[in-house]
Amino acid sequence: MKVITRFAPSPTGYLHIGGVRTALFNWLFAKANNGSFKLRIEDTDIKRSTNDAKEAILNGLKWLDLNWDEDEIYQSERINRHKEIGNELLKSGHAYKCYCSPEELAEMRERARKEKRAPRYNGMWRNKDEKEAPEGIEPVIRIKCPQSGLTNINDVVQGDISIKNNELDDFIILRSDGTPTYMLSVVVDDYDMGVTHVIRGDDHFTNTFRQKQIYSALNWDLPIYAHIPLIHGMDGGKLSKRHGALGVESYDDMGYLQEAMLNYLLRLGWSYGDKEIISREEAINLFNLDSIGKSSAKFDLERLTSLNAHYIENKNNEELALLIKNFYKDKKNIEISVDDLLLIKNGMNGLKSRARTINELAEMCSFYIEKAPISLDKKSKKVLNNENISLLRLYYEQLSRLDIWKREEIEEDIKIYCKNNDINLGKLAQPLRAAVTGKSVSPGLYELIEVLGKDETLARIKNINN
RNA sequence: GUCCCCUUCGUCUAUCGGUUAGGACACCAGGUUUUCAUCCUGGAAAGAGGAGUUCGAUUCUCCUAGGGGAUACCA
Repeated sequence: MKVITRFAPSPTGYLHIGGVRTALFNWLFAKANNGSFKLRIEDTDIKRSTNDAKEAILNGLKWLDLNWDEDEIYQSERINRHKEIGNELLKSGHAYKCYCSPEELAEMRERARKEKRAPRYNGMWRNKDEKEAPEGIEPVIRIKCPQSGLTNINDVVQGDISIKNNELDDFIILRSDGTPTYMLSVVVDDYDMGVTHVIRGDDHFTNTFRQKQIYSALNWDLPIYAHIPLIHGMDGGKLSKRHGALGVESYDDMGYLQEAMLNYLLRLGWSYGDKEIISREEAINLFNLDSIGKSSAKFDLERLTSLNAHYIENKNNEELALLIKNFYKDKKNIEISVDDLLLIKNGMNGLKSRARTINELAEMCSFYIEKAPISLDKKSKKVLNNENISLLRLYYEQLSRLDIWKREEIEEDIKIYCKNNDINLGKLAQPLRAAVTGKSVSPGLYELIEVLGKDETLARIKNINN
């Protein structure tokens, strides 16, 4: 049997990391089993669904390369099919018309609460004759649920769980305006799409007992369920704006790599022994439903950031340079020249071990883009006092005579100068760094001077002298 | 209220009855280094509480507490 999984978000808000992880698990499980991964947009709540949210979902998945097979399915386009099945259930006697008003229903719930029972619909129209129907009320269609016994779900993650059927009520499958409810739509869509494994957040777990009633009434086979625990904010509560509740695209915006995001999300709730760094390809080989934990996790930005630093350091210089180019173009409206990009690429080894995000990396290499005279930050200005400027002026003479512009020679040259003049290396290196980069922290000095080239380096030092 | 689920270092997690309870992030202390970072070494840090079952419980059972989810003519 071919494995078919799906991700079924509703476009009512941004795509947060909890949703992304659900998508990732579905995608991985499909890939791991040579199956297919489908996307279904559950846009039947017309009031709350927006096109922006839909775009955000699509873009988020694309950013992470969580590609879905075939075109995405829009649930709203399948309403007639849902209605058809709903009416079929009515005809076969598995469902019935209910003429209760919202007020009656509210009253019913209130009473149940007072009597410490589950607030459920009492099934009053289950056996009533339709002739008793009140005038002018369009009925809803409710499904008949078993009133005694147990309903059992064998969930791959949650285990074998049963609830008493008297906890269930005859829930609505078609509204009074004839439109289907979520409960009906998911079941019909999952069935029609041939979904074999439903992997979703465990906020859907209790719904599953209801959905099973529809499967039974239709005599359809149940898919395999895996309800994965939810992700919470660092405070243990709901994901808040501060951590994680942001749309996934904002992590792209903050300079996080998709590799890091995927690796981070994968390890939230799933593990493979002590393995922490897991690539997409490895994940496809290793992923399984059995190793998903049952307890919820908290979103930890520090951890994501550390993973990000790791993936930046291991990414090749060409690709990083391109990301930097895009960063300047998109965020600063600066077009980096081919020559400057080459400097950045050549200086990348010194840059990338220092950055935790692409944004940091981009900021860090700004001195490669500048031309003398360059701007100086506060700390470098402080370093460049009169005494240090005279020191640089003196050293300038020696450096300008250096012919072989390689880091080893540059290092040698600087060290010899310090030795001959009986000063500490740092005494010369710090002012030099300030003059050449305009910063007090930078990649290795010899490396960056080499990359910058003789002319530009000397020009920057000379400029400080002026 | 009712039903369901969860609970190992601050965080993510390993452990399939017997371990000095392991790893990673973060943190602290050293080392390498021209700065910063990387890197290396070391350190502190956990089984929610209480009963059982067992020769032996983090692991199995129950209770309590705490947390989460579900209880819509939302999805």
